[in-house]
Amino acid sequence: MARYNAKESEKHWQAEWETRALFATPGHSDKPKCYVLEMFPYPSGRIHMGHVRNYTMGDVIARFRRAQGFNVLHPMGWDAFGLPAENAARDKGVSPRDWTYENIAAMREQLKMMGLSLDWSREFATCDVEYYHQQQKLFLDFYKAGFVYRSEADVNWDPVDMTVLANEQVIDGRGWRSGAVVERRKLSQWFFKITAFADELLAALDTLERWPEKVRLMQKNWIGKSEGLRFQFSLSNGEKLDVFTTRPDTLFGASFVALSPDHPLTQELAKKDAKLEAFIAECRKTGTAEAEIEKAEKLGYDTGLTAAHPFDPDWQLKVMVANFVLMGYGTGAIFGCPAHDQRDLDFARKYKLSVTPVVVPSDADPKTFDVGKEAYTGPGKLANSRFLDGMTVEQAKAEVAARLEKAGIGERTVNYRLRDWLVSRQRPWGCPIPMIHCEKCGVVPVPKDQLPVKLPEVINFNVKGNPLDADTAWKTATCPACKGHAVRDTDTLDTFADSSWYFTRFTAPDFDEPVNKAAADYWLPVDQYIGGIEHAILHLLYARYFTRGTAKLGMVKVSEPFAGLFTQGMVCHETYKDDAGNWVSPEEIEKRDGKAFLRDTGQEVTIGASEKMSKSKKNTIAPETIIAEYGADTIRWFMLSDTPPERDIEWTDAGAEGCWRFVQRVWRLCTEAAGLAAPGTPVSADDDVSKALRQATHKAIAAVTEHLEHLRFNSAVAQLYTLSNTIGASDKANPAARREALEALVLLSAPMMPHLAESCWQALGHDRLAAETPWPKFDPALTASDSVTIAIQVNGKRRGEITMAKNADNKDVEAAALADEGVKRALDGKPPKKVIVVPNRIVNIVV
RNA sequence: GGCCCCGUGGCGGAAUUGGUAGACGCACCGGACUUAAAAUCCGUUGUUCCGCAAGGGACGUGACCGUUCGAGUCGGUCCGGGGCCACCA
Repeated sequence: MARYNAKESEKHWQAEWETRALFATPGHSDKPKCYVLEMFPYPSGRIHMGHVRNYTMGDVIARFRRAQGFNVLHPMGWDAFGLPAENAARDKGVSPRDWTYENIAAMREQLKMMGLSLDWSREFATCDVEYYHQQQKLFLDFYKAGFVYRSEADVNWDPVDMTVLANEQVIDGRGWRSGAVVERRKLSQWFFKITAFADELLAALDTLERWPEKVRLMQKNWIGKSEGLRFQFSLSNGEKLDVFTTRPDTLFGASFVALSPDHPLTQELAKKDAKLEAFIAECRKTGTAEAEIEKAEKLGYDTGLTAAHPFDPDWQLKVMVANFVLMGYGTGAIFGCPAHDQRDLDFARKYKLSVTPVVVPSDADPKTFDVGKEAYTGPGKLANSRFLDGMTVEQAKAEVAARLEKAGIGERTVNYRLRDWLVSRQRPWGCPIPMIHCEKCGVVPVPKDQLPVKLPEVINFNVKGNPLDADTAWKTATCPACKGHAVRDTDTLDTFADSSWYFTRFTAPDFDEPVNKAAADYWLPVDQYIGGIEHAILHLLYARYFTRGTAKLGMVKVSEPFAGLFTQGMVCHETYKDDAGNWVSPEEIEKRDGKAFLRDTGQEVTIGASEKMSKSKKNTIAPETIIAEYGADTIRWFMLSDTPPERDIEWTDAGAEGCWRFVQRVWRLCTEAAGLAAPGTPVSADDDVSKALRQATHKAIAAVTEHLEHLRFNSAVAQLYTLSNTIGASDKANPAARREALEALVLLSAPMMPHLAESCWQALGHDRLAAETPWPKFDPALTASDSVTIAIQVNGKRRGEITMAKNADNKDVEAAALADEGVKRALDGKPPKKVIVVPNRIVNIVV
């Protein structure tokens, strides 16, 4: 029999599946539903190994569930708005639309070569007019419901490109494209009021049982709930000042009050105080980069004002402006308690402010306790605190809160680190925000019957700033309210908005409203979502928020979009560098004896660490090259083998060859097996070889099923290797047992190597496709053997083993154990003190 | 600085949840087939010691300590690697 021809076979079966529309999901079905989704790709133009890994895993689950009898939804689409298209447009003079759709066409072909069981009839791109049309409706619904608001905010402004930049696009304080120093600028921007859902989003994390603990924790930290007290100081100029603290118990340790440089009061004072204005400017120079903050010195400026201690009007605290107080958290003002906060301590030492410990550890003497250079943040008893003395931290917190609440100048509050989501982008390749600005009427939503607000056919990039803003014809609009002259909002929505509801849209992609409730309620939540850990916070949090928003509006039933989440690891490869220190790609090298040499010159190159595949390190492997060489099944099998799916996997040529060998091996087993029983022949096993083979078969079915249920692809793969080894060694088994084993091998590997499975299934004489064949069932009676091997330990060390009938009497087991030669030798005639028998497992003899 | 995760052969990694550590794959080595190679098949492979051999002993899951008849698994301390957040009051 000829070798397996992956190239021909794969093309053939892909066409066959398509002709039969096997993976188009019916709207209604009596079967239980299962929605399997992988994070949709950005259409960069070609798929990379990360996509291959991601979509292979999703496909295995989809095919596995389908075989198990689920009604499976497994769609694919394109996260198609965003900067790369604009950059390509600028650099190559093409339209971002053409560039994007050409990329989509190219990537669609590549994905199809992988043999994924996708329902392509539901495909859409977020840059499709129809998609962003629906998204604009959704935006207006959110606006109407009060989920969207417009506000002035500090943003990263690139003065050369004349645009706002995302935080990630600011590198060392400079715009990543222009290299210009980024300014902070106050601009009117649109926000989604995600903070209104902060508590829900936090609380519901506990219900997401099939999410990685790590992701839930990251979201929890990001939301950053802290409970504390907000209270008022009366200032010497007669004004009131709100501060937030999580440590009201340390109020008698206060030695100053500090304002953020951006605090309204600071701004007001600066108008009459040039030195303060200069100080504020100085503070702004410090970037937000981690390294800078690390080194940044605490800076302060004495405003000359004082604040009265809330429990003692005669106790006046200096009001300082301090660079370490952030306007974006709490109230932008704090009281400083140096003894119990490191930042306050650094500040107090520098400006010679008092340091009074008020919480003293239980093993220290309150009279002599000194914090030195490190603030004490641990537990203890209150001291130097008048009526709080002797209390625990918790008691004191409650007491202070109660007293200030009673006095009407304080209130227990909850503060979140989470900020509202700024969604305005001064970018032309995005979903236009459907709003109109009228001089008379202010901000007016575009009426729904005037939607969509379409992007212009031609976007001119030869302008400074946002091309939409420069496009007068596009920008000009009629005010829907007064019919007067008005202009459109020229900002587009953050592309994270596009990806925040696409999974809902997949449930009814052609519906003429954003959401078809019946379809959404049937399919949602997504049963298994798969993607990279890099989306642990942003995308997954936004999607959760959007779903809650749509649920509040009655558009969907569920409030959590993803019941199961899996975050897969990255794909890595060795790195190579030549003598000059330049990265060298794997294609340029040749390996001999564990060393690497340039293919052209024979010069040796240094082998570096295995790192995430990236263009910059030149350590990428193109999936299409591998598919062309070995076929899709081999690359799929590799992605699932050996390494657990959540960990980083290293691509190696040797590993790929190993996978290719296995493909051939399975093919050979199926095609070279002479004298198999006819399909459907009842299986019986009288001889030992056949019995053992049947047992191996049914054990494999049970194990592979179990492993796939839990996404342990690597363990499922190992089981299939074991089964194929057993089959290879069982040619003396009877024809029906061998058929049973081979059919199990084929069907169990079908989700992972679907094309090979079809070819083998056909070779085994079946007319129906493997993809249409139900998942094999195992007979529990056959997975168990009637005898067990029991290890014998003496004092915890293994000294022998015995084979016993299953569930043999403990006394018999003990007797057999004591009779074992190795055990006798180890006992050396000494009588056992105690014998522990764990049925069917182990015996431990203690002497 | 805070929070979290992970350390098992030459490598990727298994190990019913406290019960035979190293399944399975890669690599290596030996053998078969072949004129030869490729392909394929069979076998060996944690370290170390004793033995001509059959076989047997000791050590072994980052380190140390503890709990237990029994620890890769549970607890403590430390070492090493990684992640997320971070002047968040």
